[in-house]
Amino acid sequence: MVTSRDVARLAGVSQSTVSYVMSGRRSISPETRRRVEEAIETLGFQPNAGARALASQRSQVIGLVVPFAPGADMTGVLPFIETITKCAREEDHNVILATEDEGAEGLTRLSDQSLCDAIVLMEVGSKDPRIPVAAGLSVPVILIGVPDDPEGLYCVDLDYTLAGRMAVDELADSAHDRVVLLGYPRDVLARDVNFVRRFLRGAEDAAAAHGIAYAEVSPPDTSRAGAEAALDEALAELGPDGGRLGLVVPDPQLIQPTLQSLLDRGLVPGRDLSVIGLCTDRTAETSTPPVTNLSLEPRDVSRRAMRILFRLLNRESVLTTSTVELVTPRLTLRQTSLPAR
Amino acid sequence: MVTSRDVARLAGVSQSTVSYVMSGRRSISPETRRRVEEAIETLGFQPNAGARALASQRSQVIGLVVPFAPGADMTGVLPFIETITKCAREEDHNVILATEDEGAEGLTRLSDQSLCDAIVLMEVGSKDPRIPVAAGLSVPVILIGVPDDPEGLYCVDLDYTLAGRMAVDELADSAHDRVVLLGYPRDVLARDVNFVRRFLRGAEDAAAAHGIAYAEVSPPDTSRAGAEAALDEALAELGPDGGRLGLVVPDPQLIQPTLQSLLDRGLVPGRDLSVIGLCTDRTAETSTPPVTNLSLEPRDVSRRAMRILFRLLNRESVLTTSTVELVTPRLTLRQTSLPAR
DNA sequence: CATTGCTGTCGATACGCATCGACACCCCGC
DNA sequence: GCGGGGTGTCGATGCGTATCGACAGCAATG
Repeated sequence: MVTSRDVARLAGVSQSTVSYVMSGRRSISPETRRRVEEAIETLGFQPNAGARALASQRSQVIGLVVPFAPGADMTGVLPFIETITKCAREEDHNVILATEDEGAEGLTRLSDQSLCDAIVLMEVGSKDPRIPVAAGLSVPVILIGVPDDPEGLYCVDLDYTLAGRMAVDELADSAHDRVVLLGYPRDVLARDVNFVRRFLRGAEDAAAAHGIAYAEVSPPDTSRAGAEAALDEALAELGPDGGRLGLVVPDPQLIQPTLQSLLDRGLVPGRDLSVIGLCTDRTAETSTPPVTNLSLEPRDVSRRAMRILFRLLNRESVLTTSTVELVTPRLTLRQTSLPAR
Repeated sequence: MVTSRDVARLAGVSQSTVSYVMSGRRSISPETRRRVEEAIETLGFQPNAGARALASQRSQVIGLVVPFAPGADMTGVLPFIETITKCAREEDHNVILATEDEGAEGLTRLSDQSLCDAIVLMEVGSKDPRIPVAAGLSVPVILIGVPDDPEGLYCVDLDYTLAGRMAVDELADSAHDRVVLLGYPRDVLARDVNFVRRFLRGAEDAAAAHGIAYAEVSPPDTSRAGAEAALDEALAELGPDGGRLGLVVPDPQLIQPTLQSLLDRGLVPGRDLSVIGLCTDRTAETSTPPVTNLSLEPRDVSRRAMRILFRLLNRESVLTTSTVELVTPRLTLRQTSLPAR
């Protein structure tokens, strides 16, 4: 292993000078800097992460707690991981992974072992038991998702209330006269995730405001059978009469099964009714047919979270008035929207 | 921060004794052990990762290099990350993430900074420039994927050759008389990933062995338009005559677009022709319609990789005769297979 | 009873880096 | 020519843990 001592010897300076060259915390003469940098280059010196962390009390690592729950939406998580990792690297930090199933202990472990300088906590539940723990850690924690009581923790999330409203607004504005929300499956509801309630609230409010016929159904699970069942229920509830029907599907995993169930019944999205999904653009583009969607903006959400995080780490002021930062979803019309009348 | 010194003081022993209680590397009297463990519990002591790494030359961290390339298959990657992370935790290790776009430098960084004790490298290309670098690192590297020249590195991967063979075998055995391989898109081909060639080879060989009509087409990209174009080409090539056609689609991202293109043409998979996909079971279950598939077995592959990795770390003998370990894909018949005749 | 071998504990040290205080040196102004 | 304020470098120290050698106490052995 090449140490800063080796570099110092080759450059003919002391070890501390090498350290100061690298950190820039003291002024160094151009000549010395050149020699040291040359030595670093020659030897391929890389500072030992453990020693650096021990001496500086900074690990240069971000802890990322990801939901690997069985029911979790696989596709949706990866863009978060990707963006967070890349943002971290831009600030010369690394990302260490923890899984959700470690629960609150995982958080204290990351913090107390000084494994990381800050933690990003994904998919926070309404009354997530990890929240009080997170609030008491010695490292800052950024939440992706908004719990009922953020306890002063910084949160970033999609504005799900707005998303619900936008979905219904769009349908109402394009002359639909009834809306069915094919909601989240029961196991997701059981997990009591905050965004579910926020989305439903937004949709309900908008429907009320427009005075449009509105119903909610929730499938037993995300399988095709589940979608079928929910659809049966939805259509039965509203009756088979004509008129323009809009279906709102907030669970990304339900979109494809729902589209297929509709096609199986001879109902063509975009011809016989409208379907609006809440999913990443990628999912929307590759569904069959491509579904009109409100984007989940995982990259934007992640980037904002990381921006706050690094401000906290650098002791800069965090410029938000509130501790909760919401990202506006983006509506993209695709093939599943009825043409304007 | 609570240190092992604090624990020692509370338990009335020396710091080194605390260390020995935790590591078990020397015998400790039951009474002392009890007192120390009690003190640890009381104070909630967690050993400082940096200090531990510095002193022991072991970071207890596994480096994971993930492909976040723009064209990469998002859905496919997550099960690997998940399984690898969980396996690591079972052995009391953490996982640090590096992105593919850091290239070979990312590898040396992980290794030379002593950020991790071993590296898992995903989605290795045929002549991956990272391979020679990996072979020279001071930490063991496990490859997921098989390069042309593994240079003595351990590799784990799905047996793609066998997968190609199994796909064609299945079609031949179920009385199909022509097979079209709707191959990987051109950008994937351009990346020259080893598994692509292996799969094609297996399929070709099997087709030759069965004496079955066989053709390969490759779409410009994974969009629906791309699938359409490839399908046009495929059907044109083979002519529209009757008989039982089998379509093999090895790229998970092309499966859904292909199925949709077929349906658009009035060709129903499972009625008018067979489709076999190469994808995770999850993808197969949720496609429309559910596609007969050969599984990619990401969990199995990951687990085997981690087993080898920890054997290397523990200096146990690695019980494989070869440095390459291949996992057998599993065939599951679903709705896209023609009924037996 | 002396000797040997074990068991359990301790003190000291090293790991590689960041940082603090010290200080030699130079340039400026008087 | 002398004092003063920078500037650039160095040596020493500490971060928290693992590990090595030393050794006291004890049981078994002859």
